Amino acid sequence: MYIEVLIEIKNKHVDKTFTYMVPSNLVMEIEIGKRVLVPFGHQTLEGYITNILPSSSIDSREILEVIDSEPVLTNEMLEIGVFLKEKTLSSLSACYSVMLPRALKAKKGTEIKKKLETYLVLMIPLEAALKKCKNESQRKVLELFFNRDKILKKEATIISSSVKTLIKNEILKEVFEEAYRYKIASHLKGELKKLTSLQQEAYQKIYQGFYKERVFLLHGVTGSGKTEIYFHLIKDCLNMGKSALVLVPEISITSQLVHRFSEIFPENIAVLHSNLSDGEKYDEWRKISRGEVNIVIGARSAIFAPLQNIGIIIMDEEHSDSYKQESNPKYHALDVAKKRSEIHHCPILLGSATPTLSSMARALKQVYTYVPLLERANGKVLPTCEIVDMTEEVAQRHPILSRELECRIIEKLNKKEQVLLLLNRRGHSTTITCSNCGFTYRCPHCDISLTYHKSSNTNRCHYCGYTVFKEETCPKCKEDSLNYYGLGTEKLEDYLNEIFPTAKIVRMDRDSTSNKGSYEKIIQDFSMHKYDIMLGTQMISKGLDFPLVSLVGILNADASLNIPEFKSNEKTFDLLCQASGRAGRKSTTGEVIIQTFYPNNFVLNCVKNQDYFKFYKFEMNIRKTLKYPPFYYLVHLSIKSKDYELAKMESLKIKKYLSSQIDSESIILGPTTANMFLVNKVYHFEILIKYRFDKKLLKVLKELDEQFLIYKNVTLDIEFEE
DNA sequence: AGCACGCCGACT
DNA sequence: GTCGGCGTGCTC
Repeated sequence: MYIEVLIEIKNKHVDKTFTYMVPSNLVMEIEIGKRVLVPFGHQTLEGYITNILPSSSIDSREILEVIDSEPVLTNEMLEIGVFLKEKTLSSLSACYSVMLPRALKAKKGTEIKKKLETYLVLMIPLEAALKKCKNESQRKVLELFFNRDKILKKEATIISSSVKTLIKNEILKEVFEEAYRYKIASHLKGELKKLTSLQQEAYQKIYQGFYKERVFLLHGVTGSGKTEIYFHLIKDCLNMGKSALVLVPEISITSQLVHRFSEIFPENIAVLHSNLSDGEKYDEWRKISRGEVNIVIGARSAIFAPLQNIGIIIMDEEHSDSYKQESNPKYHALDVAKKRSEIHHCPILLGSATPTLSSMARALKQVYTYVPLLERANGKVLPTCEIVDMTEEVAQRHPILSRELECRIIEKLNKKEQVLLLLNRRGHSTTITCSNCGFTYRCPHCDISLTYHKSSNTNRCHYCGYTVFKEETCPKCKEDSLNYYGLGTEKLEDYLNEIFPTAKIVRMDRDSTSNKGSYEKIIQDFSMHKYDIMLGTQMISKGLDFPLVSLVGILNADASLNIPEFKSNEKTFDLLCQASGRAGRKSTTGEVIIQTFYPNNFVLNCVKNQDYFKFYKFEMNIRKTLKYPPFYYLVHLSIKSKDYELAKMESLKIKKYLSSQIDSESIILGPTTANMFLVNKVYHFEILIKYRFDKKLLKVLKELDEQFLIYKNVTLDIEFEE
């Protein structure tokens, strides 16, 4: 017997199967999707069995070992792997690798094992055992067995010497069973709430789509109770004997949502997200794989959960960019969801308050089914929103907090309510310049100026992490005239402490949450009102539910508008709407204040009026004129090299080649220097292709990709966007 | 990915 | 003369 094996090396050079011979003693264990240990060149490596062959003409070596007792890749996953490879142009082995928990990947040093729990069981009937034992503490151990046939050994540790004797006398014996590490902390029991009539209507619409491969777009404003609808649909799924796959953005999955799910569906849930340890993830994965749970809730990669018989796939906060993986394979969870929905004949439910333009366009074209839910469930009105012109404020010497925002904060503090302040920039000062000689601190590896971080007293590069200690004098002219301009979260924190000395203030950004668990701690402390004001980067804008927050301030709304990217308007609209949604979740009416230097900006005014469709129409017009998605598909080619000239030359060559090969209707832009032109001493060039229908394109890109495997000093990265 | 093979420069 | 730099190529 021969098998084809895909070696677990993510490099594209080895992205093909190799044929091995199976020694007769291992033949019985062979199954497609299991991992095997094979000799490969001078090393021993792991690989996946992808095919079984009765004979082979290739001179092959023997496999050494079959690793798994059950396949780790189901037929469905094998199929999805091939699909992903085509879709993302990455290696097949990288595609399979992204689907499995780390514990199942080739071990480097630390092996992640299954946890075993030790139980004690009786070897003779309980009555007989009690008769045999006169010793008081031994009897105590035996009494633990009333109404139970096994107990955890841990339970009997206080009397461990007696346990030892009982084992020695062959009355008890130890058995080892696999245990799962992760436990959801909540013990509360929750009930399904009755749906409001509006929710009921939305629910009915989606309910009718069961068993169909249909995509539903649930457009629900913040506080409209999308989650309740999810619960009801999941319940239906379970009643039909099917399972449900729920995806949420990485950030919102922590505690709050998981608890709500576990209250309603105890026992049935597996959770997959980055806060779990590798061991815990492995355990959750095994629960799913064995069919012990029928609800999976997790972040992006949970879309690969080996769940059987899926009845619905839900993607909450559909617009979130955390559904796109930034490293290879650069997949979008929605693409995988669509593939799985085809396989399982089940619907996909996309939920969002601010759907992506692509999704909304599809919904309006009836490619998706549009399900509106545009009122808040508790009858609460949406927060009021005000735009403040900062030009005026700067003139009045209020460059950080406008007078308006400052007044409102004081007002809320007096009323013992909470305030959220959004500032999308880490650090203390964003530019450090010498007023004597004009020197500016820049990163020696990247094309960017350094940001001053007061807490560590360093100047840091936000691209590559380059760090130097702060200097007192200018390194160029040695004068003591360094000035620190620009506003970051650290400086804002200092400023707030200064003007609101009695308020308790907490900062949340990547720097203040780098320790494990610190993010959760800040959230928890804030929701227990241990702080009055929370300030932070976009981290604080997503999915959090703080009943006491009645004011949200957005300090530099312009920053995200000015990012040179075609999605900057859409991203700004999302960010600001999400942030606004944090205001007035419960009892009080929420207020939002947006500070900007462009008070007439169209996007900001759409946010102010909470008018999604006005924004949608406006932005769709721009996209149409400028030929961007959803009217055109995009391909980004990025050409990177440490050698500037080489990167430039190759970029030009690629452009020439593309122009000659692909459809003349498609548009090729560039090569230009990329947004982040120089990162870590590597130069980046970019070519952008806009296309609608291009039969030749994929083939041409594949060829290019293969050609660039040979090059050593230049790399080509291809990324699709729609 | 790793590891050998192979072809050039700086040494005991 | 040899040691070792890492560019190139192969692994069923």
